[in-house]
Amino acid sequence: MVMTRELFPLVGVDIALFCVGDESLRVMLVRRAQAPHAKRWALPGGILKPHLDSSLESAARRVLAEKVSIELPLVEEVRTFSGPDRDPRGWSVSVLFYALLPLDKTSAVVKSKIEALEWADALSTDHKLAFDHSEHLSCAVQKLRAKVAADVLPLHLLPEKFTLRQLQRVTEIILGHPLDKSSFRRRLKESRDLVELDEYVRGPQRPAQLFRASESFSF
Amino acid sequence: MVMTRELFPLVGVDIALFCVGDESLRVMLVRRAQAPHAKRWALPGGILKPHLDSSLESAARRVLAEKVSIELPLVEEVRTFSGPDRDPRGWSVSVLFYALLPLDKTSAVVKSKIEALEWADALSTDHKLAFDHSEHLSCAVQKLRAKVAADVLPLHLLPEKFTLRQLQRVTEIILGHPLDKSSFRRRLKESRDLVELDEYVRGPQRPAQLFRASESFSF
DNA sequence: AGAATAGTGTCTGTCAGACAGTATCGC
DNA sequence: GCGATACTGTCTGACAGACACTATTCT
Repeated sequence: MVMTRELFPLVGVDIALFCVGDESLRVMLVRRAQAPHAKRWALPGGILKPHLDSSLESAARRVLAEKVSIELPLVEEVRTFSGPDRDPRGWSVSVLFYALLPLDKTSAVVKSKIEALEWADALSTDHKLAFDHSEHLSCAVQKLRAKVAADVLPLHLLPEKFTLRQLQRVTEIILGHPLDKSSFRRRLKESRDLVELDEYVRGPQRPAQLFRASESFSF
Repeated sequence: MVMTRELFPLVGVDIALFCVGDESLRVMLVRRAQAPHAKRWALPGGILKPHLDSSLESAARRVLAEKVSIELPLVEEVRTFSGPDRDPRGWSVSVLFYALLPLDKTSAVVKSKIEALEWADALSTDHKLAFDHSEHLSCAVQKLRAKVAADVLPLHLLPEKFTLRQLQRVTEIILGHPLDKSSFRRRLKESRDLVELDEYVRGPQRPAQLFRASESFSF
């Protein structure tokens, strides 16, 4: 069925799925199989299906379920993009979400045979993505950074148990600049978002104490 | 034309238009003339018209133009609300915006004969608005407060020239708590969002210096 | 002992709230 | 002068960065 967009806009969702790997912030890109913009890299996304979705966020989760086999802890709206020209099919609305994939769940990524997939450096600025997805990406990064800087911690990007050093590294990678160890620990100990565990990781040096997010924590 | 919402959701915008008056933060409410929810109070809103609107924000500005005869300096997205049940007409998406009406422009409000209009106290919690607009309103207030607290100033709610005392009152009204005069002035003088003028308002006491927003200011 | 990383203590500058004090108007 | 409001100066406590220091493991 073909329908002009004169009465109803196309409504879809796009997702910036972040993870941290290889000492950098990474975002999932997919190579589009179909027109429009076939063969170009884009953020994963899809059209809203009213008979399947109970909200835009659940549409985003449905789209993500095709890429990642676990339920993601955090899927949050960034903003909308809209207009008659951003999609060649006509007047369209895209609601952008971001989501976080914990470090130890990267094996949950579904390898598709029909679609190429890549974890691109989210902070490098020279992607030329399909549609207006380059702008989508920079908005999502900005929102993520604002959240992290506003003293909320990117715990969803870590495994359930982690050391303060790991948390600090992830925070530094997202913000793009180094943090002082002492002040970082001070803030964290006071924040009550963390619970100390009586467990330690052993390594070739002094063991590090493990922590987990407190029950009340919500990013 | 009647169409089920099985393929295309209804897409609309709603706006929380704020102003400050009578020592409180006020929001514009309209009494709905038509079903659904006829005769109930709601935020002003309307359906997206792809042939008229070049984006969701311009749809919001079009809706506002029916209520206020001036172009508003700030119209900004808050978030979306969506789902099959929030509007009895079927699956729908509402994109919420907020906008600010300067104090000295309240005369620009268009008095409609077919529609009742009210400036309600935005912080009182006992509105029972149509649809999910009560939740819309609290989200919009929260976003406005976050902006104002994050040291950005609600200059758009003031006339072009104003005294620091006026700015402080408006900020206090929005945040809901008093601020220290000295620290407030200190912040402001350093912020470079303000320009001092060589003008003073005379009254029954010491004259107060006038300020205006600097060119580079953007809320 | 030495290397390596975990974790602590302390100094210091910045900044915001509190609040008292000074300035300038009308009457 | 007095009341009222505009505006300033100073004290103080909270906090964050800098950085040196101690602690605990493995080899």
